[in-house]
This record gives sequence, structure tokens and C-alpha cells, in this order.
Amino acid sequence: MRINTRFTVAVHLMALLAIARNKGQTVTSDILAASVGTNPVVIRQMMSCLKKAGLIVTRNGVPGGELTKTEEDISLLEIYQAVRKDSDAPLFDFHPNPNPRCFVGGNIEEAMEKPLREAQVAMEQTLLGYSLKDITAYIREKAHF
Amino acid sequence: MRINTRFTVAVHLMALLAIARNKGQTVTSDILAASVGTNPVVIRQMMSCLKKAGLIVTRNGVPGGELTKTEEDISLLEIYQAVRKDSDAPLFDFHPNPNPRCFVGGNIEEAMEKPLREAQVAMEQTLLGYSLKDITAYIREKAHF
DNA sequence: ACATACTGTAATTATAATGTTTACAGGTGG
DNA sequence: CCACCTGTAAACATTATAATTACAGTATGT
Repeated sequence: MRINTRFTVAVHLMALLAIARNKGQTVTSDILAASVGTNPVVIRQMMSCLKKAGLIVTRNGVPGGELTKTEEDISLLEIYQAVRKDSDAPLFDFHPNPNPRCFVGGNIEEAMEKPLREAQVAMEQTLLGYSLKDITAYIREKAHF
Repeated sequence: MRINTRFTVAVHLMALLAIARNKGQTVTSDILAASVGTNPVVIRQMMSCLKKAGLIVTRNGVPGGELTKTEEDISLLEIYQAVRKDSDAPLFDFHPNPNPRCFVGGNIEEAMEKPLREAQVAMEQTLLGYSLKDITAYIREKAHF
């Protein structure tokens, strides 16, 4: 019933990369892993997703990573989409084998298609309305720098 | 990354109960299970949730169940809330053990709180805008009755 | 050129979430 | 009282998710 942690971890990473860059520091996957509380390999996999989505650039063998855009220009939606497993799969699921000969079982999926799609879009549009800057600004204020 | 199937199954049940009632038929948990493609016990558990939420009434030993309201007056949100496992738990998850001594790890949760809550609300408000009637109307038209 | 430190990725293992089934104690109504 | 149903707990199976191991490849400083 819940969306997995990949999205919030990805935002965590992006925020850390952004703030570290401003401070002239480079953060290795080990440092990032220590901040998130997971294994460095998990971080590198996620960085790979973010890289494929064009949000960061990294170089093999070189520690750290660089945002490709300003913090204002990276929406939370982009980060969300970047690390979704099946990026095309809808948010809501149906039971895999309803009886197609039942008038409900045979039509429930298309009957619900519109509301479910709209619900997903509404959620995503909200994420589109926030940028990485909104997150880092909050953190910078809290941490006094 | 996906919401489980309980919600769509619950709507399936409610639609079937509504339509069966109009046709003067009673549907046992066996019949409902056959339509959904699962085990009767799964249906009865879900009926129990819907009953606790006040959406239907059932009687032990008596087959079927009755909606407590008209189809127009039951929103998809009510059904969604009724069958959520941890009905209070937020939609999005955080990694369980970020480093609290890191300025990002220690603040990421509250930094993201507002956008995540708003995203969830936007999704839920969309479901609130649809009723069970919207679903049954579609099915009735498709099935020509 | 070499040692050290890092990234990138595949493959394995562990853990948690989810869904299914069995079992049985009730209630109901003919 | 009997056949049929609901209500629940508990055991089991399956799948999704996260963590770890392993190792090949790249970069940089000396």
C-alpha cells in the first residue's frame, strides 16, 4: 500500500550532491551511503538511474557527481520518474485474473481507468510543482549555512 | 512502487454488490471470489474492512451484503481508505535509518514532508471526486442493462 | 608504471510485503 | 437438524524489495 523508499532516497542524494558542490566538497558513494544508512552499491545503482535520466553526470573512477541543471530546474517529479522501477507501470494495480465472463470482472479495469489515471496525474503534478531547491533551501536553513 | 490490488478489488466487490442488488440477486463470497479470481476468504476479509468502515452491512451466516448508502453517495476515496492496511501511514516511505548527524540525513524527512503530503492529498481528492455510481454506470452501459 | 581509491554492474542472498489457503467456530433458515 | 453460509485466526506460498558480495574497469597522485 506504500510507495517504496527509492524516491525519497534519490532526493536525499540529489540534495547532498547539490549542497556538497556549493561547499566545494566531493561525496563518494561511501559517504552518501553513510548518510542514507545503506550500502554504497545501492547508492551507485540509484546514481546510475539518475544519470540515465540526465539529472546528473558521473565519471567512472571519479568520486562524486554533478547536477546537470540548477536546483531550481530539477523538479521532484523528474527525480521520482528517474528511479521508478517500471517507469511506465501505473500506480494502481488490478488483480491479475478477474473472470472475463462476469459483467463486472470483464469491465472493471476500463471502468476504473479514468479515475485512477487522474489520481496518479494529480499526484505527479504536485511533485512537478516542487523543485530540489525547495528541499535544499529548507535543509540549508535548518543547518545554518 | 505500486499500490496493492486491495483497492481495485474492493471497488470490484462494491460494484458487484450494487448491481446484484438492483437485479434482486444475492452474491455469496464464493461467487464474488470467482468474479475477482481469488479465494473466498480474501473476499470475506475485505468485506470485513468495508463493514468496519460502514460502507456495507452483512450478517453472519447470511449470504451477500447490502450497501448502506446509494451508489452516488459512496466515493472511491471511502473505499480506498476502508481497505488500506495501515490507514494512517503515509503513501511515501523513507529509508529507515538515515544518519541524524548528517545535515541532510537529519533533515530530509521534514524537508520533504509538505510536498509528499500534498501529493498524497491531491491523489486522494481525485478519488473523492468519483463515486461508485461512476463505475457501475460504465459497467451497466457496457453490459447493456 | 604502479598503487590506491573509486565507479559500474551483475549476481547472490536476505528480508519484508503481499496474497493464498487451510481449518474451524460460529450463525441462518428451510 | 442439516446444508450452507459468514467470520477469523493461523499457516503457508509467492513476490517485491533491499542488502551484500564480487569483480572488472577507470582515474589520479606519486
